[in-house]
Amino acid sequence: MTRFYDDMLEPSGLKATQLTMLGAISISGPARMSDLADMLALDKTTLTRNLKLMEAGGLIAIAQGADRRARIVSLTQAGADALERALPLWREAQRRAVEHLGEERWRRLVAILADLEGLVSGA
Amino acid sequence: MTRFYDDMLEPSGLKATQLTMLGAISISGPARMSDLADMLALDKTTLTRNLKLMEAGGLIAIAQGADRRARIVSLTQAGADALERALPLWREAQRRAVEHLGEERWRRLVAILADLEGLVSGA
DNA sequence: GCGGTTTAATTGTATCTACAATTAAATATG
DNA sequence: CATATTTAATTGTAGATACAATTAAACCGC
Repeated sequence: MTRFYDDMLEPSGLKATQLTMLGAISISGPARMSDLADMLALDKTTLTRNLKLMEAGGLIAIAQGADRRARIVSLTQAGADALERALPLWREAQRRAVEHLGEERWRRLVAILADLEGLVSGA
Repeated sequence: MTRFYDDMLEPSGLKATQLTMLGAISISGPARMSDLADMLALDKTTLTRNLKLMEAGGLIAIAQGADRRARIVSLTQAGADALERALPLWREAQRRAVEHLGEERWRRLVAILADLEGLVSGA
């Protein structure tokens, strides 16, 4: 799936992971790293590395919070622009994936995957 | 899912990826790298790296084929033993996952994921 | 308000993954 | 047969992922 989405997103210059992160930040607004990690179900160390790359690429800005341990991640203009450019490509990928599986099975897949998130923590 | 399976397999010393590869080799018998790559739907360069680690760990042996470009991968005794030890753990993980989702949804998931393999190549 | 504990993030280390380019061997073509 | 092409695997490079250990800051109990 990731390979497929990466291929489809290629013209935008974004990877699937990056789109996911930009999308999460866009939805939540400026957010602490740990909150993003929770939101995305990723280890916080993963976030540290990935966001560092995206910061280097100018897509996001990382600032100190009032709590000086925390880092507040926000979209840059370039990040917001990249997201805008990538979204139609993402929607097209989505459309093809749904088309491939059929609406019903797609909805089932999404539901099942969401359910599986409870497996590791709830074990 | 991988995290869950890794956790469950931990007592065996195998990672989910390694179990998958040992399993594939066990089923196919000694096989060329490219054939394993096809079987597992992994890039051949991924195989090269992973199998090198497993060779270092003594789980598999890599020999020259009659075609001297090819490498023939086979289980060592240690690899076969590790597989035997890990299989019950894998089955228990499987059991819990199926239990978590319910038989019906599990079967649907497997079918859908298999179907998705056609997405990237068939795009 | 000091000292222990918890919390937020980073660093060290390691595995998994794959694309592009390369090497080496086999095969096809003239 | 000699060269060109194709095929099998490896190497260079790079992203994504996470566990264990660390650092730094905040909080809490007395």
